[in-house]
Amino acid sequence: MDEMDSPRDPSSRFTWRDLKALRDHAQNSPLRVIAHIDLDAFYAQVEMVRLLQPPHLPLAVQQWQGLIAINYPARAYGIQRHITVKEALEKCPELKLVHVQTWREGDTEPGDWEAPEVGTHKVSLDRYRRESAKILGIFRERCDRVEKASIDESYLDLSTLVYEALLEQYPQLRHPPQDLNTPLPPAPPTIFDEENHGKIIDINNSQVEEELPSDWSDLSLSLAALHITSIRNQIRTQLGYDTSAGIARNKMLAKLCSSTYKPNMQAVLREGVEGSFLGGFRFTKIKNLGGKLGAKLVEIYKTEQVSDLLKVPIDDLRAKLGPETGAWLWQIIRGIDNSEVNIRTDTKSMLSAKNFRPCINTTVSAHRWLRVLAEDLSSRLLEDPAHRRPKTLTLQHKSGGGVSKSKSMPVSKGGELTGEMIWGMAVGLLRGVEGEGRCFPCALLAVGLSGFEGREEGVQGIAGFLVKAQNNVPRIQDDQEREGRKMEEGQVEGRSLGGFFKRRSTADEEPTPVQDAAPTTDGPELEEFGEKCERCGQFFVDKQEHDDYHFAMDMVAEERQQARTQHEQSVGHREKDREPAKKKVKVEKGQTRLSFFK
DNA sequence: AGATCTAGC
DNA sequence: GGGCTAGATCT
Repeated sequence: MDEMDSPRDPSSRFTWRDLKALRDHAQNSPLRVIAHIDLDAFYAQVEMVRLLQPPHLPLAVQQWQGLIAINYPARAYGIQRHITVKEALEKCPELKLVHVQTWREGDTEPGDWEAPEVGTHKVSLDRYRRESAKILGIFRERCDRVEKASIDESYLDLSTLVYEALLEQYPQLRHPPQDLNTPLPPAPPTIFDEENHGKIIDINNSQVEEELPSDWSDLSLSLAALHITSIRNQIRTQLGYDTSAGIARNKMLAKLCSSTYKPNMQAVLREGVEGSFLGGFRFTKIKNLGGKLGAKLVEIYKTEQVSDLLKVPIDDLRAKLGPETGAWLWQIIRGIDNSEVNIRTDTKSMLSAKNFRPCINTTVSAHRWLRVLAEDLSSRLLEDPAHRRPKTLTLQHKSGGGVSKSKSMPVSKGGELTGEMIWGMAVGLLRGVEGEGRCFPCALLAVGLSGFEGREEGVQGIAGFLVKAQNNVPRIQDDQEREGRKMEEGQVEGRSLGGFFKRRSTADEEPTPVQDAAPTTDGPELEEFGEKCERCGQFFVDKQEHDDYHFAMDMVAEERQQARTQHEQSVGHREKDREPAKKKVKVEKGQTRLSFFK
């Protein structure tokens, strides 16, 4: 067994406090349950369903002469991402090829052109965005904490749902003791079976179909797995799409799990085997380590294996990568990832882009293409379910030599943002580019809209803003990284980095800023007729609601303090920045929460 | 806030 | 590689 993984003591691993943390989907809850769901070869599946292609037939989605999605039957012929259409047909003559939709100048909607020309058409991914939105709709229906990670991937935080299911099935959990540090009662046995739960990743990565020495972590994972099975079945029957999913204690592990048994399968990572599971991976498979940061690590430590990095002391990592990145890495390779599921299913920006091969050379031609991009954006804007309006419009330009420039401007308030208006702004920004240097030959033009707000904005409210400080971790440091950041020296691992692997949380643990924000007066609990708050002396009935009240008050206080500091520093800062505090708190309070003590 | 960069699908 | 999306960082 890997040294990271400690044996279980089934009798007392989790406390009532851990159960409460589960209810609150607290980031450091040892029972937290996160799922990552991924659509298998998404674009290919969309075309298979649309064209009623039998699932066993090889199909690929084509964009110009390249392939952007290949279904699993086609992969069996050795067809991969990077190869050309010609090469693919050599490997599999019966391969069904579907070109993505394209726009032509003057079109009011993208069309299905079998052989569009790169010189006159522009790709449209609308069809996949629309299907993606339907899938997100189902996720939202079945879970209130969904993060859209990309067009074909989402994270679901199932913690609160699992908590509710646990209470439903095990009524003894409804009666917490005075002291929340008391261990939970022994957990009934969990039986995993592949049919209902998917593959179980256990010690040695073996699949288990027998009774396990189980505890509440198994039970919570098992309930989550059942729910994910059901959600995936709904996607299958209502929309026709296969998915893969991973269920684990955090986002990083869930994502690694979801890809281990693709396609059309889900995997559950049992608690306590994270170390041996992760040790077998190349760290370049871990999110944020697939790019330059990962390459830098390979260069420094001459290895790609997670298991090798586990031997490196934290101080060494921090010295070589910077204090924050080093500490983050130390945790992440040990399976510790407290990053939260950001509740977001709407996009925050949209971009319409066109690469020119060969380059375009005239202003007239650039203007005509900008018109196409503008119409694309305005039609996508119309489909926005919340009819949101962007704050900023950006023009991106790349010269034939490969030099990129971007210009942006605020979008004025008002009525509908038409294609013509977008076009007008883009043309104006292009003039700006022309003013600063030659703009032709031009290799790329793109128009982007960003700064969308509404719906989800504020649902997360203050909580999200608080979390930020501790979550922006990985970053590649420049050689000339300044000295000025010594504040966080020695601070990060000061609080228990090992908390995740502790068998239970202890009272003396330094709380993270997040937990800090929600005051937990865990004193004497319960009883039907209210009780006195130690903090303010008021009587309350609903403890959560009262906690929220304090939370809100604390936030307002903090907000005021911040505003004061800001005011001292810079003179002309806007008064209204303080205003949203109240609003956000209101929304936060308005969220439905299950009472723990009822 | 605008510009640029990193990372991912 | 092309067409995206999100987020961080520097100014």
